[in-house]
Amino acid sequence: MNLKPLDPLLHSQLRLAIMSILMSAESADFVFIKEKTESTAGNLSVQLDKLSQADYITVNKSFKGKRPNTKCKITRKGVRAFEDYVKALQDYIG
Amino acid sequence: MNLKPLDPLLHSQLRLAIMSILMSAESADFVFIKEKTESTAGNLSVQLDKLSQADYITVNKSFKGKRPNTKCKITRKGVRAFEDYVKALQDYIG
DNA sequence: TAAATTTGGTTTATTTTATAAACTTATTTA
DNA sequence: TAAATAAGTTTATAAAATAAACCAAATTTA
Repeated sequence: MNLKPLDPLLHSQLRLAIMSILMSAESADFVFIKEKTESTAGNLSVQLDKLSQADYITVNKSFKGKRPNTKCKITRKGVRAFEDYVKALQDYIG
Repeated sequence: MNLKPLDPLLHSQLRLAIMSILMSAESADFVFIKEKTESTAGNLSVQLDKLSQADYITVNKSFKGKRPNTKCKITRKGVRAFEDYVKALQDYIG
């Protein structure tokens, strides 16, 4: 029952929501995630950066037609981290 | 599957650990919680205050023999909040 | 028995995070 | 062609977490 530390990168509402979406969507773009999470663009931009700097996700910027498009995908490392986080959390929430 | 906001008072590692202990222990004192959570006294003191100010727990200061003793107990409101938090979280980690 | 140490905390200061506001660049639309 | 919108980023601010410093009483040690 020993409580292990919770990965601080995942223990944040918005980042957890992002990861949750990417766990079940295989890929999602900025606008989609923004709408699903009801976050502001600024906050989302910052949190995506943190996740990608930790290699939990990849972020690919391109153009879709004439507009910029930011496509996010979870990495294997991200999947593992998410699963570990969930396991650790179970001990807290029974 | 819509992601609901997570109670910020509970979405904190230490406060969640405290609540987790109090959910299954009916009452626990400062020193016990400090050891179980491996937190510093200062941090614990602050977080217990926040939980008690929200009426999630009650904090009773007395003397046990000659030494001060701080006994914590979860309230009905705290139990409900914890359960709601867990339910909301399921949608994230489902 | 006086000084040092430990116990059980609280208060205040610092660091880290999260969030919001302001800004940028390109694209439509009126 | 001026104003509005889209898709973001950067910077500033607010809030949180954490650590460091402190305090009073009790206990231990020299």
